[in-house]
Amino acid sequence: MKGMATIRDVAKLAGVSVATVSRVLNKNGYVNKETEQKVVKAMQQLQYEPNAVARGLAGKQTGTIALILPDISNPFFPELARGIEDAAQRLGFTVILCNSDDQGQKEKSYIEVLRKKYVDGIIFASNTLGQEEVVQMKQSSLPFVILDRAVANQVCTVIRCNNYEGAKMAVQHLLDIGCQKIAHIYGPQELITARERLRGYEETVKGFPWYSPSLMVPGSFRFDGGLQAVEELLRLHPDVDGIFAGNDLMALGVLKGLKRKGIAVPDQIAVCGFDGISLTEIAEPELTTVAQPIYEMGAMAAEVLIKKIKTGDTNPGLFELEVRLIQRDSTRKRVRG
Amino acid sequence: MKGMATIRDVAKLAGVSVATVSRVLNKNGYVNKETEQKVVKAMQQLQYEPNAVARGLAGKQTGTIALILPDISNPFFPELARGIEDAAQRLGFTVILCNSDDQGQKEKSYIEVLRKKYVDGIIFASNTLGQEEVVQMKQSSLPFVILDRAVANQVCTVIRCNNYEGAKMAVQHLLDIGCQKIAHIYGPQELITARERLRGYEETVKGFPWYSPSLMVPGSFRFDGGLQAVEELLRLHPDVDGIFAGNDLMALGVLKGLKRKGIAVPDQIAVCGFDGISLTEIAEPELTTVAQPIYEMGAMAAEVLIKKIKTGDTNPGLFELEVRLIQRDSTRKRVRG
DNA sequence: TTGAAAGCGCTAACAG
DNA sequence: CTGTTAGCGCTTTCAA
Repeated sequence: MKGMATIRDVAKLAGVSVATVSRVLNKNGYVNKETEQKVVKAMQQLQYEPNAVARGLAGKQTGTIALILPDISNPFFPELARGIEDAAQRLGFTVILCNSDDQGQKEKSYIEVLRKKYVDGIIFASNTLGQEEVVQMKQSSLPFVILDRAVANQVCTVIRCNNYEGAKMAVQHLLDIGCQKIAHIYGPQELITARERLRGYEETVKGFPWYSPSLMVPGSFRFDGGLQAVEELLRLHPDVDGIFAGNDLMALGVLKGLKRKGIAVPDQIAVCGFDGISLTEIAEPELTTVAQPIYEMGAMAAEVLIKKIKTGDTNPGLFELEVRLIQRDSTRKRVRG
Repeated sequence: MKGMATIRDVAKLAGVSVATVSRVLNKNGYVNKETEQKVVKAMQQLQYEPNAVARGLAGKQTGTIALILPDISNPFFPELARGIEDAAQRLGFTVILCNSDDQGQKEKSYIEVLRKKYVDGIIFASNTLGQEEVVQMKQSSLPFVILDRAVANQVCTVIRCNNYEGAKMAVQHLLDIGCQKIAHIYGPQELITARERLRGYEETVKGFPWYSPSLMVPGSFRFDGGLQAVEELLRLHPDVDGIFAGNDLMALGVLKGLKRKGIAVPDQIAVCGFDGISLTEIAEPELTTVAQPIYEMGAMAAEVLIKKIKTGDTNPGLFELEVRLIQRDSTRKRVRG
């Protein structure tokens, strides 16, 4: 922060006014080619770097967006965050990281801080955003997009995957490999993703004679949730031979639980997850999953948000990405095609 | 950003000058109790919120720190980031996330951007910070701390764990459970952590008759690195019965590699990792590891940095945290005590 | 204790 | 095409 040259220094050295310097800086307004050359040269000589804070104050744009997510430690989010940060960086933006732990209170307090800091927009990958907050956000004219969560009314811009179709793919896959009784461990029903996946499961299996509502047991979208849920599930239905877990983390918990019980995967029970986090490749056996393009979702969220920021576009929109089934050992039975 | 009240509005409503409002805002300078009351009341009435950008421009402090790390997708970093963000948030700071991919170029360009944005300080968890950059950083008077990486000269403030002792613990543990020939897969030797762990291994085993330099094989600190290294290792030394991997990710790769070869862990080969990332509990078998207090390291880094920012302290310092061995199934042999 | 006023560094009318 | 000037909202001397 020593003698950082200012726009005024540049102006003086180039023999022009600060306005002109500002113009070449922002490439707006008319400016003579020669004058521009002089200014550019002066900038180089002084190693001038525009002060982003001053710009922010004057122009109300800081080149900063915020990412509010529940917890960066949850393995789903780092890849998402990476996609966001990469895209943001590419477009000249910087990303502020906020962990909300899904507490509305924390989220609100973040929003307040972020607003004071003139962040240009917010990406919500957090769950708690309630109806009221959404309304408030919309009013505040602070651009935002919602990742992988939907709000009641379609008034927002949402980026997500087709969870319903993905769930159907998962269940169909289990049927295809010959499962005769498939259970589902579902996530928190406040989350649209969890609801959609549950719906996909139910729609696919409800015609079967073995179908029973008790085949759907609740989990928490966490490792422990899967571990516990599988216990309960096997108590109720010792004869299940296929489990579709609502997300990968729970599926990993399921694998662990089955391992402890000495149940072979996939031969006795096949397991399929959802999300496509990288842990699925590290797990043993490697986990079949319905993969979301997590990184791409993040990148798209950032791109969409930044476009909104730049254009002032305020319309809602839905960006839905495709999922794809990745078969691995957890559904690769030794006996059959 | 509608009619956000400004300090002037408050001043007017309270019937005082902006200077006075500023004083009560910052709790500095003298201000009459009664006057203060009036001001506070006016603030409340107007729901006044100070503008952080304006403050930044005027005071050169933005309440923002940056975290530069190689890649948030690497499972070691999310927990670290969480520790940092939590501490920062507690202390009223906001965190900018930067992925450098260990490319010096990216790192430099981030530093430049961050400086323009008046970030108050930087946490480096990245590897590439070269001697020159460090010198430059020191000159620029921008406070910074280095996490888990050390630079040649002890001129910086560094937060890290005792990697050397940790490595000795790991190897000693393998000896204790009866291993007769222990190998080490080491990480990139540019990293002090990797070097220290290698040193800890070597010092502990070099007195044994079975010791051989070829028992130390290089890995990359990534999953694949472990997977490949174990291949080579077993080619050279089919009779190893204990492997100390330089970090958990490589240890997981080792587990995978051994699984593919049909080698039983821990009965034929025991495996120990280093770091204590949460994946070690998800792995199968669960991985014994020398756990660093990752979250705490992050929190401490943020705290130390923010203290530097607030006090202007510019002295170097070394903060070393303790590691601890967590024994799990990957070193729990069935036959022996 | 308080206020006036000069910035912080840049943007954006508005004149020329 | 270019310069002047008034802010953006807050901090901080310097006087009073």
